[in-house]
Amino acid sequence: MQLRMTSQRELILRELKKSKKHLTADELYERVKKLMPRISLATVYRNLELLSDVELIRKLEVSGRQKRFDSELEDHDHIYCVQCHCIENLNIGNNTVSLAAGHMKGYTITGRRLEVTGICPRCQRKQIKKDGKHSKGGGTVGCAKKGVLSDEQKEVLVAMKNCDEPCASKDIAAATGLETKQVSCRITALKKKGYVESPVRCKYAITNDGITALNA
Amino acid sequence: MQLRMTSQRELILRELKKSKKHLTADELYERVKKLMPRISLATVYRNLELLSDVELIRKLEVSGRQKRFDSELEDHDHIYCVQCHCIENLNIGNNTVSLAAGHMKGYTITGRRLEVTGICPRCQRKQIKKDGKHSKGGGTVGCAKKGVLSDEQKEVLVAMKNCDEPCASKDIAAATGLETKQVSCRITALKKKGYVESPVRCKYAITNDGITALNA
DNA sequence: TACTAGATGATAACCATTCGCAAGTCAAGC
DNA sequence: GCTTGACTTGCGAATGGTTATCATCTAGTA
Ligand SMILES: [Mn+2]
Ligand SMILES: [Mn+2]
Ligand SMILES: [Zn+2]
Ligand SMILES: [Zn+2]
Repeated sequence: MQLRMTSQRELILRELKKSKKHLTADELYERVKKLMPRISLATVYRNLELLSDVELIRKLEVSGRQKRFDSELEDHDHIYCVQCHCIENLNIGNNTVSLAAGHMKGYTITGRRLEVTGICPRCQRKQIKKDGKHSKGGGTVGCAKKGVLSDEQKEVLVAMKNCDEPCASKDIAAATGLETKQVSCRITALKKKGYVESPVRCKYAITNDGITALNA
Repeated sequence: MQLRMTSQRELILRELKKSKKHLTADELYERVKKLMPRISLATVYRNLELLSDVELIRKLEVSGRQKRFDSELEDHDHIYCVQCHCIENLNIGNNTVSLAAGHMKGYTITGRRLEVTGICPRCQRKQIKKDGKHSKGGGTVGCAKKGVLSDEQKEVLVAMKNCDEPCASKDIAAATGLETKQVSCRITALKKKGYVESPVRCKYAITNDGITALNA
């Protein structure tokens, strides 16, 4: 089977080259759609796969993350930020990873991929700024969590908002008529989302983010 | 928040250690279920994630595949077979990939992942055997494709089976009352699955695999 | 010019993984 | 000892990126 260079295929390839970034299929889809409004996402996926099969582009895949595509064919590696998940090229020189192409444990080597992970300069700055203000705020720095509120969670959050000061789950239970266990469980979920904080053990208060989320 | 060593958690850790393999969450679930039948898959996922957070195990993210987990904590890399997708440990010595832990393009390095891919000895042997018998049979060596047949595909396949010799899509169209276009499209799909072959251009025949699939 | 392999758009299916909830468990504090 | 609630679990539904299917188009080729 041979590939035809269709207009969509060509456009996809051209736009990926033009961007010079490591785009995901849907990011590229958004760009391409502006120039060819009727193109379908499936076509973008299909062609990115096909184009990387014939090595006109390269596919970057990490388990559990979206695939990205790279129009740069020259051999190079990548560095990923563990916080914002941005990707940059990395040229460490192929002498550093010298895998004497050929055999290894009886394997015929077909390729290698080096992936360095770290915290990018941007995220480092963010971290410092955050630490300066208040040393709260766990892991998620650049990675905007979803933060959708279920009706059950809203119920608890509203009750908490009506408290003037930090309250125990028992108080929330009384206010809502729910069982304490349920309340406690929901608070845990809300805390993970950053909508609730615990100024002292067993006392909870709604955060500013929590109020924003309620209004949204 | 601190981790409690629950019985499920302990079992998951123990079974992973015992297997000495690089298991996926569901593979491990199957093993654990034998000893604790009521455990849930979500618990396995949850705990594998948690355990790797606290570095009691390691998470292996392989390009485009299911996550795997490794109880071996010592620093080592892995080699993957591109055909059967098996994984083996690889000790290349940490001098080979020397990333002068510290800074790189302004990043604070937190880790690195080296993925060496190749064809494992087993698959090499299979390949040779296969090539010896008949040089047919495309890519898929160890990776059993799904091969589910839709009713539409079955219709075409049955018609093709009733032909004594290779037939054109036009013949199938006549036999089934379908349009030639539809037939040709379905044949393409069937060919990709290995259920149809084309001895000569524009002539098709059902394969043995195709017959097996029909009976199944 | 007729034929059909290959491509497309639309949409459904897939499937590994995660989330939400209610109920359970157990260490810490009264 | 008893209460409390943070941490867990099982179940089941949801998620979301990716692929598959199918009818229809399109463009090489004979
Ligand atoms: Mn790149
Ligand atoms: Mn290992
Ligand atoms: Zn970053
Ligand atoms: Zn193999």
